[in-house]
Amino acid sequence: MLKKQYQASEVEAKWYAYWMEKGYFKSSPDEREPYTIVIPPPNVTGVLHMGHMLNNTIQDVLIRKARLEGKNACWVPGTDHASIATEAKVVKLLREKGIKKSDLSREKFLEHAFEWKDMYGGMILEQLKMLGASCDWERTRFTMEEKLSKAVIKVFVDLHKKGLLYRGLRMTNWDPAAQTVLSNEEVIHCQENSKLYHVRYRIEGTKDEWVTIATTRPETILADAAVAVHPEDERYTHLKGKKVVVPIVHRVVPIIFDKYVKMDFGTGALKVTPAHDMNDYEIGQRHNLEVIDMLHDNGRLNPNGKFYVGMDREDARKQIAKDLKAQGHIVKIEQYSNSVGRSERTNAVVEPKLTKQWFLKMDQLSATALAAVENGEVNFLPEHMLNMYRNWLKEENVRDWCISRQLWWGQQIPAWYLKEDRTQFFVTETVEEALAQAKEQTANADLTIEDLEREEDVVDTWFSSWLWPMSVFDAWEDPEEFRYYYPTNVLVTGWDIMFFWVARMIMAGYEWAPTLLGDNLAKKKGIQPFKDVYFTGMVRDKLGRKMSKSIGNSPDSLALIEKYGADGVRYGILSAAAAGNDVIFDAPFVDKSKTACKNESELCNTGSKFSNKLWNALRMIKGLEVVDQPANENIAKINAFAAKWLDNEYNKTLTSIEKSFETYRLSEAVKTLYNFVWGDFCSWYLEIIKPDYQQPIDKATLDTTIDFFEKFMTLLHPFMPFVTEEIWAYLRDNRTDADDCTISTWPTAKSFDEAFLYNTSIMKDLVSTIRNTRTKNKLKPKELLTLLVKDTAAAQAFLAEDGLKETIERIAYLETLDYTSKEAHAGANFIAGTEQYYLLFEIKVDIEAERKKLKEELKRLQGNVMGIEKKLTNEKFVSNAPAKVIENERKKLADNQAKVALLQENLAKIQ
RNA sequence: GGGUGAUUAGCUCAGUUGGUUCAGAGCACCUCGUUUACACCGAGGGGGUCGGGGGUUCGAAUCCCUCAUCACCCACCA
Repeated sequence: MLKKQYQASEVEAKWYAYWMEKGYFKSSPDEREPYTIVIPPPNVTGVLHMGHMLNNTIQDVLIRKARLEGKNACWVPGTDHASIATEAKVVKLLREKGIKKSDLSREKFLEHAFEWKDMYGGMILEQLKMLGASCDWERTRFTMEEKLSKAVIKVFVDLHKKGLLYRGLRMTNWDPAAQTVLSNEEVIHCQENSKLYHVRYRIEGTKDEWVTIATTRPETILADAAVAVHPEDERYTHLKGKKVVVPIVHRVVPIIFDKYVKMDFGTGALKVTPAHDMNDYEIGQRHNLEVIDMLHDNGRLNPNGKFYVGMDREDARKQIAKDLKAQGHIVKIEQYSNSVGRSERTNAVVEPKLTKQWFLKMDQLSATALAAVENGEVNFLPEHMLNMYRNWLKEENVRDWCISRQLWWGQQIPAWYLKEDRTQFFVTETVEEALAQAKEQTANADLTIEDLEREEDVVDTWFSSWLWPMSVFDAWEDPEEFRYYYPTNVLVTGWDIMFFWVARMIMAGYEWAPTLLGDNLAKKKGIQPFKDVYFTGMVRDKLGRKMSKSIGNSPDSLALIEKYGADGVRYGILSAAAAGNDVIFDAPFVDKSKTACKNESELCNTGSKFSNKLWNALRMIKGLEVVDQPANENIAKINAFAAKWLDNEYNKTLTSIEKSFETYRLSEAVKTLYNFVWGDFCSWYLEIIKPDYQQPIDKATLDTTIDFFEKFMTLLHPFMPFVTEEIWAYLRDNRTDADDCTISTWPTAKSFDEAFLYNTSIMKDLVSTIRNTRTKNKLKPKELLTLLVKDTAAAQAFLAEDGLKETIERIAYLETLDYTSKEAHAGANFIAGTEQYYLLFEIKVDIEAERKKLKEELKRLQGNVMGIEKKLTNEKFVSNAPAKVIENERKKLADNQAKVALLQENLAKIQ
C-alpha cells in the first residue's frame, strides 16, 4: 500500500546511492557525441549556499537531459584550493592550537594544510550529492593536486618563454593580516565612518604661518614627503618655493603644485605620502619625492615610525591624533564617511604598499578573449552580459595581472634566483633545468643547486583555475581524453566572476588549446573552453542583499533540502531564476529558535507539493482494478478522445520545452511542465479516464496512461530526479535491471493538431462555464442536467469530433447534450466558442444581476467589433500587415459579431 | 565620473521576432466542496490604464527619446 504522502527525505538518499552503484554518472570517451560541463570549482573550504544550489541545479538539469538524449554526458566535479581563503583558515586553526605560522617551515605548514584539507575539505561535494548532482565523481579534481599543479608550472614557464611575464616594483594592495599582495579584485571597498583630521603644518622659516591639510590617516604623517596644492589655487600662490615642517617628525618637506589636488576638497592642501597611497605615489614620481616606507609587512610601524615603532597602524593612528592635539596641530576633527578597502578574505584594511611582484602582460590575451565573445565563438547568455564583458576588457581598462602572492598554499613559482646575484633568475619546470640554464648563462660550470634559491611566492589561485576546463582532462599530461571532451558545452556560473575566471579561461583556451588539441582537431572542434556561458544571477535576500555569511541572511541549504526535499528545492530555485536575473529568494533564515518562520520559501513548497501531486497520481493509477474491456462503448470513446487530446497537448508542451532549452530558459521549461502535468494530465486527463467509484479500468486505457506517465517522468527527471525515479520504479511491475528513469530515453516532439487543440480549449471553456453556472445557482456539482446547443452547422462541426460530446457529458455531469432549434429555454443561456448553449434547470440566479452582466459583456464585445472593423477598414493596416494577421482579425471579427448577435437575443429573452 | 539592469495583480516574478491562445504564473485573498488519488486537494471567482510623459508604427508591455525611482558593477574619495 503506497503512503498517502510522498516522503522525499525517505527516498532521496536511497536513489542517489543506487545511481552511484549503477555507475550512471560515469563517463569515458566513446563514439557518442560528448556533452561536457566542468563545475565551477567551489572553494575547498566552502559549504553549500544558495548560489551553489542555483548553478549546480542548472548544470544538473542540463547534464541529465543530455544523458537522457543519449549523449555521453560528463560533468566533472572538483574544488578550488582558494589560496588566500584556505591559508587564512588554516593559519587561524593552527593559532587556536597554539601554533604560529611563523614558527613553521613551508613544508610543515603545507603538511598541516593538506591534513586539514583531507579531513574537512570538500564537504561541499558531499552536499552536492544531496542536491542530486549527477557528477562523475571518479573524475573529482582539485586545483592543487599534483597533475593540475604541473600544468600551472608548465604554463608559467611557457608564458615566460613567450616574454609575457615580468617582475616589477609596483604600488600594490597589501593585506597585513595575510601578509600578501592582493589583486584589485580581491579588495572590497565599503563606505565606513571615519574621522577627517585637519592638521596644520608650520611653514618653514615662520613662527606662526601654517598650511592646513586634511587626512583620514594621520599616522601616515610620519612618511610625508610633501604638501601639494593645485597650481591655480590663489590661496596658496604665495607659498611657491616654500617648505613646511611635518609635525612630530619635524621633517622639512617641499610644497609642490600638482593638478591632481582638488581645490574644493577639504582645505585644498594635500599631504603627500608616496609610500602609502596609490595617488601620492604617482605624484611622488612626478615630483621626484622621497619614498618613505613606515610599515612592516604585518602592519606595525617600522623604524621610520620614530616614536611609534612597533605599534600597530590602528593604535598609532589614535596615539598620533592625541599627540598632534597636544602639540596644537589639530585644527578640527570631522566625522567623515569614506570608502575603505578591505581584504576580501581576511577583512583586514588593505594598505597600499610598494612591492616587487610578478605580472602577466594582458593586452594581447584580453584582446583575444574579447574577440572570442564578440565573434560568437563563445556565446554569452543573457546577451547583455557581453556589454559588461566588453567594458571589462576594453583596452583602457585592462591592467597587467599581478599573479604572485606571498603565501604558501598554492603553486610555488618555478623561478630560481642566483643567490649571489638575485637580479638573475631562471624560469624552468625543474631546478635541474634552472641549474643548466644558470651554468650556461653565467658561463660558470661550477654552479650547484645550492647556489640557487627558489622564488618563495606562489601564484594567484585564478592562475590555476583559468586552466580548469583543460587541466581536469589532463590536457598537458595525456591529452587523449581532453581531445574527446574539449571544448565543453556550457559553463554555468555567476556573472560576478566574469572577469576573474570566465575571461581568463577563454584566454587560456585560446592560448594553449590549439597546440594541445593539434591543428586538425582545433580546426574541427574549436579552441574555446566552452561554447555557451550561462550567467546566473546572484541569489539575494528579500531586501535585495547578496547572500552572505557575515550578514547571516543565507538560508541553511541543507535544512531546506531536509524540509522540502532536494526536488522541492530544485524546483523552487529553478522556477525563481530566469536566466541571468538576480534571484530574490525569500527563504527561512537560519533560525534555530522555535518561533514560527513566516518567511518560508513558497517556491520550494510549491515544488514539494508538486512531488506529492505526482505521487498521488501514481497512487490513483496503482489503486485501480483492471479489466480487459471498457465498461461500455461510451467509455471507450471518451478514453480514446482523452488520449488523443493529451497526446496533442503533450507534443505541444514538448515542442515548447525544447525551445526553452535551446535558449536556456529553464525556469520557463519547468513551469511549462508543471502546468502541463498538473493541469492537463492530472486535472483534465486523469479526471476524464478515472472510472466511477469502485469501477475498474480497461487495460488498454491503463496502459496508455502509464505510457504517458512514464514519458512525463522522463521529461521531469532533469528537474526533479528523485521523485521521478521513485515513481518510475512503481509505475510498472516488471522493470528489468537497467530500466531506470535516469537512463531512460528523452522523447522526440511530434507534430500536433492546432485546430483540434483549439476545439478542446473551447470545450474546457464550456465545461468551466457549466460549473460556474452550477455554483452561481447553487446547484449540486454532480446533479445531472440537460445541456442544449443551438443547432447550427458550426455546432455540428464542433461536436463532430469523436468522443468530444461524450466527454463533455461526463465531466460536466450532463444527463445529455442535445441539439435544439427552439429559441427559449428555462435555465441559463450562455455562449462558448461561438455557440449558444442552454443549461436546463429551475433558475434561481438574480435576473437583474445577470442582465447587468450580460449588458456589460455585450458592450465589451461591441467595442471589440468596432475596433476590429476600424482596423480592417484602415487601408494602411490591410496593405501593411501580414496576411496571417489580417486573416486572424477577420476571424476575430466574425466570432465577435456572432457572439454579439447571440447576446442580444439572450438579453431580449431576459427582458 | 564610466557602465549595466530593473519598474507589469496585494507579494515574488514570467512575457522570445512589435501582431491569434497578450495582459500571464505561483503565492495571498473570496465562495463552495472530505468515506471517492491528492486539503500539500478539487471546482469557481475577484484583482493590473504594464513607473510618468512624448515619439515611431496600420498596430507598442515589447522599439526610440525623456523624466522619476530603485538596485548593482567599475573607478575615485585627502
